[in-house]
Amino acid sequence: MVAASTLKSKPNELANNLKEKLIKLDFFEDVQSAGPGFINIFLKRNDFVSTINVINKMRDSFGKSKVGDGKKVQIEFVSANPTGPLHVGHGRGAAFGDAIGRILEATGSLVEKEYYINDAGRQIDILTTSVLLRMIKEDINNYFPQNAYKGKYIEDIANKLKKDINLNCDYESLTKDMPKDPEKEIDQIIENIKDQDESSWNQAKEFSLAEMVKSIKNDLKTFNVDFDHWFNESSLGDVSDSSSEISNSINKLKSDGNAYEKDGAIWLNTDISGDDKHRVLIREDGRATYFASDVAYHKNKIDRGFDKLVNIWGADHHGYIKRIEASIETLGSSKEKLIVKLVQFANLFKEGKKVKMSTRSGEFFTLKDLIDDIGTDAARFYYLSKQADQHLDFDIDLAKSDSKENIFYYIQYAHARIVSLEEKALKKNSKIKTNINNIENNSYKECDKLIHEISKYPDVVNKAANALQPHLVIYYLRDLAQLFHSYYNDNHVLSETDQNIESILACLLSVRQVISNGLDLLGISPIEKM
RNA sequence: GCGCCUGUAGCUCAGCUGGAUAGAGCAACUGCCUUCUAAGCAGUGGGUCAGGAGUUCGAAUCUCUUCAGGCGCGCCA
Repeated sequence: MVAASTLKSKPNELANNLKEKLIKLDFFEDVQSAGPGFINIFLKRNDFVSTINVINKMRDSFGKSKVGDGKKVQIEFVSANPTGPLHVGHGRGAAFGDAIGRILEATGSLVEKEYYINDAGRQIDILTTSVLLRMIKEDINNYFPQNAYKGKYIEDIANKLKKDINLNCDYESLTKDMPKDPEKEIDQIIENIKDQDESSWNQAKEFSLAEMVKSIKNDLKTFNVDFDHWFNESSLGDVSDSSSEISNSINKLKSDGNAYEKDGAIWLNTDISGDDKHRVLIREDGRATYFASDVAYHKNKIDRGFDKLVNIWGADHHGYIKRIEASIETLGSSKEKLIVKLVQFANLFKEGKKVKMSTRSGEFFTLKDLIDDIGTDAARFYYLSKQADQHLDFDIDLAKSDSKENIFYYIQYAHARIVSLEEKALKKNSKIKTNINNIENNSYKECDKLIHEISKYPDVVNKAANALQPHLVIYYLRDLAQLFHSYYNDNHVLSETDQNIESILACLLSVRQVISNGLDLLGISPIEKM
């Protein structure tokens, strides 16, 4: 059909001509032209069925490939500020990044998963302040600075810290004569504590940060997400240190003429990426912006020699892409190396109602809450069930329900049924093996649809890798499970002859293998018994 | 105002590097458990693929445009 216009011929005439030639080849059973110019090729039954043997021999490696060509790919994801527990929004990024990592690895890339810890800057100061204030003030209902964190986790850290330090300040003196602006208020309190008891401040800061990172690591571990590398923003150093990485990046940009001084600040010229305006790297008051750290961080990543950098960001950061691309280009690399995947927010629904997220008050549904409620595997599954750059309505009740609507269990059920069938077959006759005995047998031909479907699997994995879309695997597994359940209902395997059972089992075990392999790409364990 | 994402069956969503009669689940209706797990299966009804224009042999898919919804546009992070 593609050739039709260049050959100035009608697609279906071309198809007919081609068909006559193809049919003469002896490795095809039959060739038919159809519709507006399609050519349907029928494989010889022997070759078609032999897919099963391939799968049962390859096992875990069926579907894996080397198309990634050993390219070094770094995936940076989650990277949530260590100022509070991971919430359900982070969960989506975590599930997505981890699945992308698994899929790229399966297709032959060398993957490194990294978490960027924002352990420098004002956010951590606010965390420290919140902990210290909480430590010296029991009752936070009457008055507590608006911008301080108030969650239970702050109280927990404060209680632990109490054993080690004795803050040499009192609450009233720290918070008297406060500016009305909540931003300025919290900054003032930070200054006050530093002035009054610097050593406690430093100790509290280190401790609070360590506690938060520990809790984040724990949550991610529970969520079956492993990072290869944790990168501290603080390791990039400070602009006050002229030999730090952050200073080096900025100096290079300046000496190349890509950064300049204006209104007392240092700006990056971002014209190259078509960004709206130039961006500030160093503020008027001499402090670096968050962006400056990010520029140095991306330079660091590039210097580490990755072929591809995949950044997984919340969709609200999309306006940030162009300025990072500009920094990569102006630092002498290619923005083509950077792939930013945006993850839209997930709305949680429970009992038909949207679960409210109130970060300010500290009352929110955390990732840990979700895992405790529905389990790691179901949570990962539903996070991945929709394209990442689209809004996700996450229905908690559905994820727990025992109906067909719950695709997670629908797929797992297929897997469990096959496991159980194999057990029963072996109980019936312990000598049962998996051999393809008679492929022309009618009861065996019922398996054809299944064989056809599992033979598509490697292609699905490649597509998911190219598009960075794990959800393709989910929809494929659902279709495969559906075909299996249908087969299972229509055919009573164990009443067949032993010889037929061996053949059928060979097919069904390869179906089981594909389900298991597919789930593995998503970081989900198959269920053996339900 | 500018940028990004989205609009497909009553509902939740697949399909989008153009290709055969647009698919699945739920909901509605009808059947299937003395036999391997009914968390299952089979069937019926349900569509101007938001509207319009264009490119093409061919458009849900590409381009333009209108409408509707979400998000982002700091010397915040």
